[in-house]
Amino acid sequence: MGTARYLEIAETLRQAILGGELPVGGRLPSESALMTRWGASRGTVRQAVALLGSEGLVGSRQGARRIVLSRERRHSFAELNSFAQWARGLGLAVTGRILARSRRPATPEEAEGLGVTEGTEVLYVLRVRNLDGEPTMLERTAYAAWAAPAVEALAEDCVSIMDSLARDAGIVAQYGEHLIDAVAAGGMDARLLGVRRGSPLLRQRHVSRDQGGRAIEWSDDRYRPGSVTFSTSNSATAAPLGRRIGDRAV
Amino acid sequence: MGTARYLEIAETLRQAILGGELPVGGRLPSESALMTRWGASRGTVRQAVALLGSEGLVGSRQGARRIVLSRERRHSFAELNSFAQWARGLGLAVTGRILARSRRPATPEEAEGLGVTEGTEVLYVLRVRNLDGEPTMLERTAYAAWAAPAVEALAEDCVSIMDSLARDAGIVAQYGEHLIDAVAAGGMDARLLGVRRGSPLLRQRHVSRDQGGRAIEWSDDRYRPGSVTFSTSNSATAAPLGRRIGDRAV
DNA sequence: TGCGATCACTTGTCTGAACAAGTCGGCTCC
DNA sequence: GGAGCCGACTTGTTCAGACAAGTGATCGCA
Repeated sequence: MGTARYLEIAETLRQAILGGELPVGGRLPSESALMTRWGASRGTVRQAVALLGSEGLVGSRQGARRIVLSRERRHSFAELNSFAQWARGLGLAVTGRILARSRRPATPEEAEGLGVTEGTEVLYVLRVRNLDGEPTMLERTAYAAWAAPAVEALAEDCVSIMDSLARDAGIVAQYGEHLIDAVAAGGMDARLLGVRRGSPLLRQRHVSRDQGGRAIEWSDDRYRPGSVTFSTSNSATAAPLGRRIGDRAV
Repeated sequence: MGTARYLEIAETLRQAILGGELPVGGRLPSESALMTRWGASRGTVRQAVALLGSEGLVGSRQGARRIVLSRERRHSFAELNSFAQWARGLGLAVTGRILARSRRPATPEEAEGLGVTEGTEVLYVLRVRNLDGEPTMLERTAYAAWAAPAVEALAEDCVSIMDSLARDAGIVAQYGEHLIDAVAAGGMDARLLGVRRGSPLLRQRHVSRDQGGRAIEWSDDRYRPGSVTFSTSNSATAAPLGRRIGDRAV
């Protein structure tokens, strides 16, 4: 209906791959076969398979048929930026508890992430997130001043802040940048996540931006060891992930 | 030259963004402006800006001009799969030392990563990699049997195995899948990287595949804390990164 | 002055066509 | 039986045109 043609084609192929009808290592139907089957032009078909390529599901080389690379589910953007949406997509129960919520001046790191001058007032929120009842992630978020009132208006037991902001305040995250590394659990981390001090934690620092590119939030999320793994695929023409040295941008 | 038109256009725009001529938050030239300037059709121009979009440099919404999201360098595929190529691109000195190299049956994890049955013979290589002289990464790699002879033919002090394989044996990595998490340094990890036992290490497990989708190698790389950070960008239409729970595929 | 409607501009989607370049299987020839 | 060639098939790149849909600034009206 409202969905674009190429998205329909892509979704059908995606389901065929995920469902195993198109086995990993096997070949995708040729473009002309898909054109016939869908009554679409070649451009539209290519748009569909290009999407699957960017998701890491299929690969291609000139002259040879496309091959299925993986049947791993890649999550949508919203699910990467929102822990709750991701977990819900997997059928896991998410709960959370806000431990602190206050306005205070931005730390140097928060200021840099949000792109504001140091000391600008931000709304700081500290939350523990549970997966199926078990503490899994510790989230320290700084919301930009312009978004703060909308966040403060939300209920304390709000499961997904980003969800609620989109629904109630029309603040929609559209772009994100992420930094991933490992850190040792500090005293507070250890206590709140129920692990020993010094345990390795997977840390994801990220900034979310709205459609205009304005920073909404800067967040430092720490995952309990063994609980969550990040996954990605790449191909010679698409490298979604880079490395950094220390904290220097490269 | 030999390069495609849309790649030329994309490279010019990329340089303008990286060089700061197109500031972050600013607007990209419209498609019609680019068509005029390059004498190209709209399809070609759109192919160029779509590439920048997939790199996280620009974002777009229907009706409004594209905006510059970031001036961060994203590395090419080869640099993500090859530590040496990545470091060289940054002007860092890479050295390495092979600590062990032997044929032995695949462990269950290696077998799964390579897609072979457990116990199949693989070539196991343990290496320490130094960045500017400092031990930074510990690499445990299992090469598939069909690629093993080519690896064994390489010199012991070979800086980049993947580079040499491509040049000498025609084995070129084309696709990759990566899992990223945090682990505590074991006794061997600690000794070889010069950190305390239990220090948090950033772990990247990955499999590299050739153009036909055959697995070349399965590797478990561990980075010293504070040395390297992974970075990625996403937008509403492109999510290059997913999460996993534990080791279950989701 | 404030507010809504209009309109030019911009991006999203789709079509149909053409040529280039690479792959793969089958065929012939030795 | 094996090596090499060839041709059908497939993907990569580019072009020109069309309509839909959303944005943003201007203009006019109250």
